[in-house]
Amino acid sequence: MPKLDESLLRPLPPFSKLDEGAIRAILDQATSRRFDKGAAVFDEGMPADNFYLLLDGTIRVVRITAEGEQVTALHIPAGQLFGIAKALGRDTYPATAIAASEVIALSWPMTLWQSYVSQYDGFATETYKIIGDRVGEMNARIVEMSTQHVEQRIARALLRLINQSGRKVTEGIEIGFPITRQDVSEMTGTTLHTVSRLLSAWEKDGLVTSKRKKITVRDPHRMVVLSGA
Amino acid sequence: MPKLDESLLRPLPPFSKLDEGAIRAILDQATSRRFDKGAAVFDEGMPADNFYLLLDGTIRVVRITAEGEQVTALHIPAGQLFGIAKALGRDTYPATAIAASEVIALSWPMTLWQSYVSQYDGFATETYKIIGDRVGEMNARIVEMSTQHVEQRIARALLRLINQSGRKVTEGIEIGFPITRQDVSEMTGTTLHTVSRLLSAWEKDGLVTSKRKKITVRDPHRMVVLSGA
DNA sequence: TCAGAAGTTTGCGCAAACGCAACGTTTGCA
DNA sequence: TGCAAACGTTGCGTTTGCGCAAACTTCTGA
Repeated sequence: MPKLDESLLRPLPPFSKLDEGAIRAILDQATSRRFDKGAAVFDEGMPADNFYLLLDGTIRVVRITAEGEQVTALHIPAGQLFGIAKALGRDTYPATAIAASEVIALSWPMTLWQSYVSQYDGFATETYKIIGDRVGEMNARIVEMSTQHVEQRIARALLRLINQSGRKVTEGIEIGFPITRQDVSEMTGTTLHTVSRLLSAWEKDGLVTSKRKKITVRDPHRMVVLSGA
Repeated sequence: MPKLDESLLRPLPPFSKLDEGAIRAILDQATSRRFDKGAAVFDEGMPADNFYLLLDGTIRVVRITAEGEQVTALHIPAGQLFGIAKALGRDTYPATAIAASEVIALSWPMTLWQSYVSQYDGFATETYKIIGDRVGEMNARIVEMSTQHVEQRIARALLRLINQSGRKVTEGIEIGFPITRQDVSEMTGTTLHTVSRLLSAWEKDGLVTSKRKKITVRDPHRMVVLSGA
């Protein structure tokens, strides 16, 4: 296990209210792991025996339908806990977590969860805030899917991605990990064809630039307008 | 406040692990309230100063878009807690709760939440299981909306409703509270026209019977098939 | 009891988005 | 270096489900 600095965890929500000793103790029980792009950190339905903290990279949380189609439920940006099934009373992971880029994560055996929750005071509260945020996000997704057209949904998806893991570059803001049209279509409930067409149109319009597995939003403000406020 | 029997709460998840004294104590702090059909128990964005336990009736949890369209996020069946914003670190209600039928609910000031969680052991865990279930339901909704056609979505919505609050009658299973085509369309992200057409077709087919504000599924099994397993 | 509100049905035309198919381009690996 | 796999583009026909409109039925309350 590499040497880990507690200053790494200090600013992150679940630890923000803990003292140095507590963080040190938690950190000592963690294992650092690396996952290649495309690798599954855990699979839907498997026993939830670890929980994770994403140090670097992005995680794509997907569910697979009976027909084998993938649906992306959520993206997890660096700095967040994930795989915290126990917090919701689950014994198995409710979805599959895939590394959208190369990923570094800390992992703890799930058996420690209970003790962290009872031992460290802010831990539970801060965790449930994260879950609250995710519930809010999911709710927003449902509303979108119910009322918005494909164009607006894709615009929102891109905005959400640049909010979470956008990088400022000279031409605008680019999404911080490799992403295909297929990926975007799985986030928005469309087909890769529709996404491709739309991105082409937007590119002609100067709204975005896109290379293979890379999308850069040149005009975020116009994108917000397009997304329907 | 009417006289309440603790045998009322005993079998419900959040209380199932508590002893009689604890239940009695919690019950003594509750206020019983009645809401007319269509009344809002609380509104999105308002300070979350009470949480509720639904004793009788059904609650419809809705969000309203910027354009004024309603989207139904969830239905809450009798026996469940709702309005538990604090559990997710919120200070305001994230959605509006409307009585789908006449409703009886117990309410507690949100200030008691913290003390129940810390004082009674099973309370938190059981509550988070409920939230876990709801997250799972929302996830399923997102997957559906992404991959299924209107017909399958409506079939699923009806199945979900009869699972939660179905009543066996001679012709089949009927939904236990008044529900309009508009309501169904708001649950499935369609229009009342499409729902009406579909129900008419199904009725001709012998799959359902429907009167004004009432839907009865005659052949649940065929409905499951239609819903796409 | 009767007027109007609320809920439902149905027809028709149309647009959004899908499905299929074929072809172009980049990348990684043998 | 060259080939196969992965990724992306684009055209065309088709379908689903929406939008609008009009008429009908059931319920409610003055």
